[in-house]
Amino acid sequence: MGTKAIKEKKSESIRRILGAATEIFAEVGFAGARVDEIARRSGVNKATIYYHIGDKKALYTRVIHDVFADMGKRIASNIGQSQSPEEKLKTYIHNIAFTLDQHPHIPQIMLREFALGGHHFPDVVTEDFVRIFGMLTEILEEGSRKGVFVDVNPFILHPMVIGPLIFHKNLEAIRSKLSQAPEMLKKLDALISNGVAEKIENFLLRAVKKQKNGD
Amino acid sequence: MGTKAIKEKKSESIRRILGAATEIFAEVGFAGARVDEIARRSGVNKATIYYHIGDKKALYTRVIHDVFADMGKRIASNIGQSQSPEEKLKTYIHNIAFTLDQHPHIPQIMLREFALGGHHFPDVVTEDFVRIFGMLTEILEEGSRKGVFVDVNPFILHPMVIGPLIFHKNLEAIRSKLSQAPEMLKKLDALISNGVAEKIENFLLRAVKKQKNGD
Amino acid sequence: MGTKAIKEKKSESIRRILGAATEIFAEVGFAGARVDEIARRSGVNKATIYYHIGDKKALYTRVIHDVFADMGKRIASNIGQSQSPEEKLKTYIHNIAFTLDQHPHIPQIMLREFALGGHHFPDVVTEDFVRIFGMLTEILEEGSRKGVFVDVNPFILHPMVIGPLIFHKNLEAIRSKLSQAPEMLKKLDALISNGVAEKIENFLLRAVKKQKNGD
Amino acid sequence: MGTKAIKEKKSESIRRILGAATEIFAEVGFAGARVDEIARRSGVNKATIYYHIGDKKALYTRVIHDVFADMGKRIASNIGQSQSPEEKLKTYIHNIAFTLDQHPHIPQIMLREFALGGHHFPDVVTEDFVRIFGMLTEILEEGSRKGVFVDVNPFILHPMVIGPLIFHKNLEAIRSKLSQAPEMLKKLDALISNGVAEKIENFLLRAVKKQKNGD
DNA sequence: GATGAATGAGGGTTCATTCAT
DNA sequence: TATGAATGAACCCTCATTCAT
Repeated sequence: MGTKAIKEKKSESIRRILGAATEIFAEVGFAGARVDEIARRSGVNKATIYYHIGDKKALYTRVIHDVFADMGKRIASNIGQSQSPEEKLKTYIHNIAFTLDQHPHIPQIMLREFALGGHHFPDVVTEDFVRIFGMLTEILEEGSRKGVFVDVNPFILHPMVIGPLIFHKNLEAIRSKLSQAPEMLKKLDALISNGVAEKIENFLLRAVKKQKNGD
Repeated sequence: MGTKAIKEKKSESIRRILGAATEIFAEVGFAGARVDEIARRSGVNKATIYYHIGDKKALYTRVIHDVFADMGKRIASNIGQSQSPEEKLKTYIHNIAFTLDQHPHIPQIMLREFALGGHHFPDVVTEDFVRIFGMLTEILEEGSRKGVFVDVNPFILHPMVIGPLIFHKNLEAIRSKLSQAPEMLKKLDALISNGVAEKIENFLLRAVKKQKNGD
Repeated sequence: MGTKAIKEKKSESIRRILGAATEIFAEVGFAGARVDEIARRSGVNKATIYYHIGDKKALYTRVIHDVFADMGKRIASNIGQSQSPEEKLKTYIHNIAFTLDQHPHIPQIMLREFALGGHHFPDVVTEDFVRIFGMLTEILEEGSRKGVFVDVNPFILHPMVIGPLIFHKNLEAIRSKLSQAPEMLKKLDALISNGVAEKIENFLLRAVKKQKNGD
Repeated sequence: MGTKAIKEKKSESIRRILGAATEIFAEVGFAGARVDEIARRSGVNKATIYYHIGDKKALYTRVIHDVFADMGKRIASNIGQSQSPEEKLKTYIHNIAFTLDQHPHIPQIMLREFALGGHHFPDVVTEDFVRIFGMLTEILEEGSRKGVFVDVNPFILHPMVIGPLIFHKNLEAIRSKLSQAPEMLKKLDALISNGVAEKIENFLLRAVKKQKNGD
């Protein structure tokens, strides 16, 4: 029991470290993040981070992998329950949207990582990414084979899914700079209030689905 | 003419500084960039950067604003020569693609900036952005009014334009990590070789255009 | 005791930093002081200074306040044991002389601070100064009330106390430049060998004390 | 004529440089002064300072020597017109007070130089100082020989003259920090409004003059 | 498991000075 | 006479990391 209590306590530290790290990496990126600040916001001593997790790079890996691995598993399991390619594509988009919603700081990290061309990405995270991305590839191929989708390159479609999702997460920050453009503000607010995922789904399916009259 | 030669020579340093800075900010981001490295790659003394331009932040602003202002002007002028909303949307996409092509390091910087929610963005750059974005908004509204476009929120469409463009620019870096997924490599290479802009245009127009039978 | 030993050891670094800093600020002033040099002379790493104390300004404040606060307390306590205003004035002068003697680098710092009009002086040090100065004011007023002192403005008397004390501390440096003036050298050496504090006391008391025949 | 005009113009630059330099050295000392700032306040290009005067050290020397040489000449000439030692001492004090009044930034520079033990003092300025100081020495000796002064060491008396004068010049800066000590403020203002030089003279003469009844 | 102290290696910025014009 | 441009050398400060306890 004593052991358990200690373990609980340990996990508590780790949880707090990871929480603070996720926030900060999202806010300022890997290079901009300060281990001191992560320690401060965690409420733990800086050395404790090194004790439990390792150096800054390891901490970063841990933060991202935790989310990506989870997202990959969820998509895989949910897609299995869908039937048509159309359903599966919707599931794909929905699950990514859901994960980004659950982990509100991850979109920024992902975005930044793409911007860096995977500089900091450790192999384990690249594997996560390839796994997820591979599922989209399969969905599109199946749709194409079955004659319900036009041919679409997944490297074009994927950023069209995550682009608006991530963009949407960052709109709040941009909003404050739009005061002189009320017309745009209105559109922005219309988007924020309603579900973005559905909008993206509908929009992309219009482009992906083969239209009746040949096309 | 002598005066002009002098002037040219005078701004040579500035040009080299901005060139090196653009590259490096793209490669490693604002926080990751080292002023020392920018000086080294410019071939000028570090203090010369401060003499001509100012501190790191000012240098960053300058680099981005130079490109954005140019992109904004080009789009505005070219759109004026287009007739139908459909043409205008194509022009919009094409001009962004062209600018990103001319300044191969900017996509990463833009991407990162969205990731930061405009943290480093000075007002002058936000204004550039709002101007460009405003043009898309008008195109979509005009198309909607004329009954040729379905209603689309520009905050969804815009990232669908730049997302794949930027993603595409960064694929080279990801490519090296895809050795275990030959299927995906093939798709990727298919995309790299052909024009992406056209693919994006065609794809998005399928979704935007009102289909004959009502829709 | 173990704890105490640890504590002692802990503050060893701080003590060395403050010692070196006091010396160097005295030698070359705030602007002339180099944090690197303070670290070198302390035998600690430069970063240790920032860890324990803070930036250069904070270090300066700490150095001065430590001495001034101590001087203020000593004067207050010793004056309490004196009876006549004359005794108290002597005590005042003596205690300042003693403190400057104990902290041989402070006179220069004080002098420089007056020269800067308190530019670098943080409020906490100004308060120390006002406290000390206030004691002189009271002494003079009491003497005046009791009819043993003529009216003297403390803002004139105070610099007459510290002026020669500080000047005296700096004579060593001037000495080397007086080789062409042997007459002056003799006077100077006469002063250095004997107690200055007494000389100042006697001299100033001659001026302050009311002379028998009215005056 | 052309030459003259040019010369006038040159002198103008030099005058402005020296003026700005004097102010700035007084405000922040030698180490704290910035050549850039001196150029800015002079309204001349930085390189012009080097062209006309030389490096920072030379500029400092020039600023101080200009004043000290002048002060030395004035005292020497005026003392020659005084008769008694008492008169001469008054003249000495008055002339120093006058010079400090004419050059309101010099007191701070002098003060700082004493604090540095003459670190930056070039020989030419030390000679100025020795000359001035020598005159005081002679006055005191003459007074002693003639039986009108008690024996006083000039190294004690001199700082008692300049101490209050310089202190007085800096009171304005201290004043703002005395708001909680109204009693002291009153004394301070009493001093500022009236002539300090006379107060110092009267006070010091009380101490220096031999009193009738032996003493 | 946890931490206060310490530090080597830079990081951004400033500054006195020089030089071509 | 005057100056814009350029720079080497520091300078203050920060940061990721380690270690004794």
